[in-house]
Amino acid sequence: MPETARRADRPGDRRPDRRSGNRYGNRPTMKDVAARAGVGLKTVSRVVNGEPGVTPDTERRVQEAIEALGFRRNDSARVLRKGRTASIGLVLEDLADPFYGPLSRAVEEVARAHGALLINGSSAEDPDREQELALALCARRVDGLVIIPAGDDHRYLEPEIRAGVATVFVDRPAGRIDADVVLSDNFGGARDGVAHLIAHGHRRIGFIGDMPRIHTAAERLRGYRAAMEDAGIPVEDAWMSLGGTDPERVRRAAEEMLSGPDPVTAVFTGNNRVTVTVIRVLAALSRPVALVGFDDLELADLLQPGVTVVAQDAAALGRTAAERLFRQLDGTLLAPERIELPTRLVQRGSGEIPPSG
Amino acid sequence: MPETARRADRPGDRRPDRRSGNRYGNRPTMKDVAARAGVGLKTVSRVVNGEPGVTPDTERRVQEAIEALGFRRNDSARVLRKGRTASIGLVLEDLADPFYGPLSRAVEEVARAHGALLINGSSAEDPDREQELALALCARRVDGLVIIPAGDDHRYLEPEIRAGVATVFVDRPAGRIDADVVLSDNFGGARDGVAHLIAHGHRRIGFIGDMPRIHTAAERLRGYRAAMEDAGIPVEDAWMSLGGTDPERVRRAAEEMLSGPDPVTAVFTGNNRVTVTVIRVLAALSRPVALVGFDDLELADLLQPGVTVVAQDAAALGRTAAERLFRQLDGTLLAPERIELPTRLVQRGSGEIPPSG
DNA sequence: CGCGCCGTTGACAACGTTGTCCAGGCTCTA
DNA sequence: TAGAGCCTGGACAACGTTGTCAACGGCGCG
Repeated sequence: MPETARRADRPGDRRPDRRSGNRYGNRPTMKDVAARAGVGLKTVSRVVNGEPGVTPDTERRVQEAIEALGFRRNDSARVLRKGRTASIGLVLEDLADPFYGPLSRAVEEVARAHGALLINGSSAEDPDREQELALALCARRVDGLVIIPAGDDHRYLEPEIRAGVATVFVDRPAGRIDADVVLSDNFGGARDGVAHLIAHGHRRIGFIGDMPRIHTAAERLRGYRAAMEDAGIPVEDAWMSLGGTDPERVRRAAEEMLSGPDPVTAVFTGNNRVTVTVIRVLAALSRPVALVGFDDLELADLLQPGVTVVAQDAAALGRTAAERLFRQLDGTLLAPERIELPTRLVQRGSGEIPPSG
Repeated sequence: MPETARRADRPGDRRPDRRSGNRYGNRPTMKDVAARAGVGLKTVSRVVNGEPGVTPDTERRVQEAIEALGFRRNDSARVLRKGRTASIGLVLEDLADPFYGPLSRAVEEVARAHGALLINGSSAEDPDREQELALALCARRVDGLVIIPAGDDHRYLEPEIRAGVATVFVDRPAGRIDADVVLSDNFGGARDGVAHLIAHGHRRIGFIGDMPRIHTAAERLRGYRAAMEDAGIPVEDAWMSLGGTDPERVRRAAEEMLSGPDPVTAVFTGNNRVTVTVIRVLAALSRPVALVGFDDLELADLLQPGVTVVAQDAAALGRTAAERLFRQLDGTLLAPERIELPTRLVQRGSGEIPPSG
């Protein structure tokens, strides 16, 4: 009974819940490897971690035992002992949103360069779920958090940050705490986009965006207003829709501002989802209406006309945030900062259509 | 220097590796909470885990102490004790690929329903990196793995599977081990797509796909060949390009098969990235060429003409795989199985163009 | 030849939690 | 009022790893 004894000789272990589900009992541990190799526990640890001070011969014996048993170090125990987990958490709004794909990928890339794994979850734009997720990640003792916030009060993170969890907010600022933030220049981008329409002769310009409680949406609205004011154009309430991205809602809003006696001649859309819906509405229209959208779209250049957009660099947002996070962990970083990345106006046709009215 | 103090006030800090980075030494533990509340350690544990057998009064005292200290349970220790981590790993090819967004989202959704977190990483289509990632996840003792394989030999997972790590492969089958697999009907989908072109009168049909070492690519190629053979059309080598998704390469391939004395009159593209590039090539062409692509695209219906595609349901793939994984963990599941999900032909115009030659 | 040093190795405690088990005080019943 | 049983609470070991420290043997040097 060489290794079957391994489990049999445990004392009174009446209802071993933890064993159920594991067909072959538990995994081998360093102790098992040590026994098999005829060495001490610590020697196995040294071999596994590539620490110096082990004879080539001993090392070989240990390696063989590891191989034979299929041993794999238990990182949970390691973390418990060492304090660092070499993993970071990413809380975002929706993994399936094409805007967040490149962003998470960039975060992952940086994490990988620092030897860390990425744990992520979607908040679905729900503040409670954001908090639940962020705290669950803290309970796992991630070394740091990258958060695309859904809520606007992050005081719940204060104990965590004090305890040393590096924290960076992306895309939207933190609420009621002082923390690193990486943003796009939402205000400036929107202002430039709207100014572009004005420069092409438009005065009656609609704005369809997300709910202003979302920071990016509010900033873009502010940019719209600023551009209009700079041009001395009074904005009419009927030109603005701020009710979220639900396609049906957006469709109605667009149709309304495009009908009536005095329709808008151009539309500025506040994010990619709104843009997609509005493109559909405009495609069904007989007269040409100018369009500039915030966020780029994959096939925007192939549509007729191509869609002019204010593009933000999602990958750069993620990369910048993650790099900042690791600088916090290095101790290289001092005060929290707010970093704003520029946007880029990409002219493709739809934004250069003159007023038709 | 208000915030520089943030790091400065660390006490005698000789070489306590694990403490560095944490401003207040370590976090409070249950022991600290117990001391502050004037109760035993286990009582705190009971409160934290909502176990019965604690007086409301005691519970309140403990809760206050938890609040005051900002205590958060250390899940690493918990995992060490309990054996299950309530987290699953997802190894995919590229988080930024729009195909994998909905897939990971679906996996996450199912994980969440089972109270588990998702850890994920991209293999970048590199078998070594896939293995490295999968094993790192196993070292963290994830309860299960969902893998979109890059390599074709997964024997390295055998010890892990024996040790009880639930494993499901998605999108592509496992290599050299017997495991659960969830796939799209790549062969049938491609065959139907090509048959659709044939039904519209085409005989000279090009195929541009990814490298055949990738299972999905090989299957789609097989579908193309089958449809052609069913129709009694001999396939010419010049009609096929199997060299990967690099845009420049795809562009050249498309241009070649569309020029010459006997050009193809229709193209079947093997995945979304190829499709996008080919759309660009066709848009620059004067004569109409039919196109059917594998994988749907976000704005496919708005292009002129709309792009006919063989759509697969990425979310369903992810959901099915994750559900199967949790059934493995329940112990409900017995033998590994291969599940194939149907694809759907979406007619939008480009696939219904008749031959122009 | 003896001393000290170095390189190798292992024993042991600790990380923070949970499962087991027992103690003490209470209520309930005969 | 005594005994049985229940409820609450705490002491202790264990999970698998790593840091500390000490022991051991061999070697060089005085």
